[in-house]
Amino acid sequence: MTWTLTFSAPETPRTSSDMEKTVVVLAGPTAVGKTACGIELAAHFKTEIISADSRQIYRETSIGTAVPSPHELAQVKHHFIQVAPLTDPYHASRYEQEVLATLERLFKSHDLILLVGGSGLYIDAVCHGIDELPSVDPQLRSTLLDQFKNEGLDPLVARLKVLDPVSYDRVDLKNHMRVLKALEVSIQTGKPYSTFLSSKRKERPFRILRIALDIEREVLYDRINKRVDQMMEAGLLDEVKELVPLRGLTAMKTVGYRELFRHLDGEISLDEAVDLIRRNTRKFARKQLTWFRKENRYRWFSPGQTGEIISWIESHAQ
RNA sequence: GGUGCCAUAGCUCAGUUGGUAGAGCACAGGACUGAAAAUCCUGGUGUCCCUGGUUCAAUUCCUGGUGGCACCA
Repeated sequence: MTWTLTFSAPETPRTSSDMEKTVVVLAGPTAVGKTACGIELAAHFKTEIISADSRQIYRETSIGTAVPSPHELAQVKHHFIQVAPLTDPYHASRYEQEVLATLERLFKSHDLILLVGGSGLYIDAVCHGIDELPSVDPQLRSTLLDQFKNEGLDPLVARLKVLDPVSYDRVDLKNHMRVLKALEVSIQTGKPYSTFLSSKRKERPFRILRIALDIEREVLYDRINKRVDQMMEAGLLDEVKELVPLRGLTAMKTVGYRELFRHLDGEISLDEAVDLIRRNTRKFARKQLTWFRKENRYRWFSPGQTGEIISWIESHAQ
């Protein structure tokens, strides 16, 4: 135990600022139990939690995004929960910058901070950065989007080949979002999109420990199904009704909202919508697991292993 | 009870002029640089209901069952 060292050497007190700072990432698929585990860890390490969830960050949604309960939020200080309005869309780069600023502030009083959530891209943006890109005129994007809808992807791909041959070779040309992104930046700036990308990972002034939670698939799906039922009982349909005026926003493509919008349109029954929410949540969980499995960067635990997780953190964060 | 139709993947169904089969969804895996709970790619997982018959060969044709649906009594 290294903790005793700190206390047994009073003549050379180590202040917080001497210690190496550590960010402990706690990731995992939706409904696996990250929130509860994170709170236990935060209580043990007497620290705070930065949420790494691209949807809990929005203010107007709570039931469908499964934000921590008021009781949970009262136990441990959480950051980046319900801080931005839906009309002010968030993105990974902004998240990176704001979290880094928050970390700098929190490290003045803590040696270890928890980053808890399931948004892989947001986590990686904090851990090794995401390139800064020039902002694009929304008008340009919608023009390109219209062209995509009317003429398909081929003309856009052809244009990309001319404007940015490097991206043409690298980008997934079947994925319209990737093509549109590369194209809109290239058009907007007059410089190829690829010139804005560096493949370098940014160095961070803190240590990063990555932990991911997983459980048996069947158990996970069971938890997902039950949570969807709980959301419906908690009034998800009413929450969605309130958000109808904002349904065009990207953030409203979230699982749980888009299915209920379809139901409100009369397109599908409520039962069908709820069934679709369960199915799409399962799919989402699988996709998250794919992200976290990548490159073996995570140390995996099951959500009940709090004691083992604490020991592992202590032995690696010294 | 009679007549007709149906029975193929976990589900809904297509198909095989007789040579053991394929779509969507589900499920599984992967990608991911300012929409990331988004978007995109890959993979069929099977006593073709059972039993006899015809045939070199039957999931396919025929007989008889069983189950379901519809109509008539």
